[in-house]
Amino acid sequence: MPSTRISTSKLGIQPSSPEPENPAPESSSTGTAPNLRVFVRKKRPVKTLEITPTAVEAETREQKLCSPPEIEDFAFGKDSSYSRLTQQPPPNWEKVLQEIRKMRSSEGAPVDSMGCEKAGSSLPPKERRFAVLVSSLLSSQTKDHVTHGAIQRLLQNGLLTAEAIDQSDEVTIKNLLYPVGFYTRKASNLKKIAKICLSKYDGDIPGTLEELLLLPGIGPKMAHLVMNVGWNNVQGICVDTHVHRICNRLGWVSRSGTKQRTSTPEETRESLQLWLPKEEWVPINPLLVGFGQTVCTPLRPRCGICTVNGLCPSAFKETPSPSSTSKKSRPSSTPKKSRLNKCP
DNA sequence: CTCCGGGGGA
DNA sequence: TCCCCCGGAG
Repeated sequence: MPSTRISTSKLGIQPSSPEPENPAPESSSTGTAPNLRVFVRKKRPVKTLEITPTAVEAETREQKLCSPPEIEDFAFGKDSSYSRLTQQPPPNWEKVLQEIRKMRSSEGAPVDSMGCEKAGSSLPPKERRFAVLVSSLLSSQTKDHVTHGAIQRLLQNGLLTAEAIDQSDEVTIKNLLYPVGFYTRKASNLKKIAKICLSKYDGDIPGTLEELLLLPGIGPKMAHLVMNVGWNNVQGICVDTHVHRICNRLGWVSRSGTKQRTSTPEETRESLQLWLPKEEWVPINPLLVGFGQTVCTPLRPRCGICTVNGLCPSAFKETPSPSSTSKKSRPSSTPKKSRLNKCP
């Protein structure tokens, strides 16, 4: 399974253990359908909260923690929404997805495993979840191997638990995080997060999206990632800029009732969730991230080598040679507001 | 040099 | 909506 790797590889942790530990939040806000007018608009009741299938179910039993919650109650509410869609999927989406999978498997993309996924997977559930949270925090704007290195350093120093981080010096944390991107802010956020986890969650991490979002440095993208990987509870699609960009290029998402492209990742998430079958919610992220890094790049997408260029509404349309047109965007003499750096 | 990037604050 | 945080890549 080459392509089924959520960018959890970033986390250095596997979704592995089933852990029926999740409280099953009443997902009210998550995937609620916005107001779309063109298509059927059913009220979209409960979103199933289930533990990701696959191997998860396999060994899960011995967890005496709790009998598996009545998942069915959620999944089959009155509108067994699992495969019931609230909007018609775009034409050929399955073919497009399949082609992207092929492209992905042939060209190894960076998102693929770092072989570091065991880092946190061997930890006890609570520590593993905390590691997932910390990894998510660190991984943004940071290469996988760098994130992994930082996680390893924290681990080696016994600083991968809420208790330890809370007691540790922020400067120490900061130094261990370096050279992760935004390490100063992340160190600060980490301290705050540890304190919150300790005071409100007994050192564990929040169990719902809403509470996750209250943590400093955790926004929608990471919150969904943590729900998916940390709790094995798919509340929504983890949408980053790659997913956002590519879904718009493919014409897979739009502003409710219009043909306009979505303007934010959150808007993309809601639009995508209206039709994408739930079993694709998790794999879509690593798939498109990899595709976005190798083929459907932000600038000058390589439509020429893309096997779905016949099905993509945007194919060959965004190839404006940027630099050549000097007058177009902005005269280079007027750099917008270049960050005046620290060079006196 | 410019662009990229998640989250957060102005 | 922009800008900043901090690096890496082009």
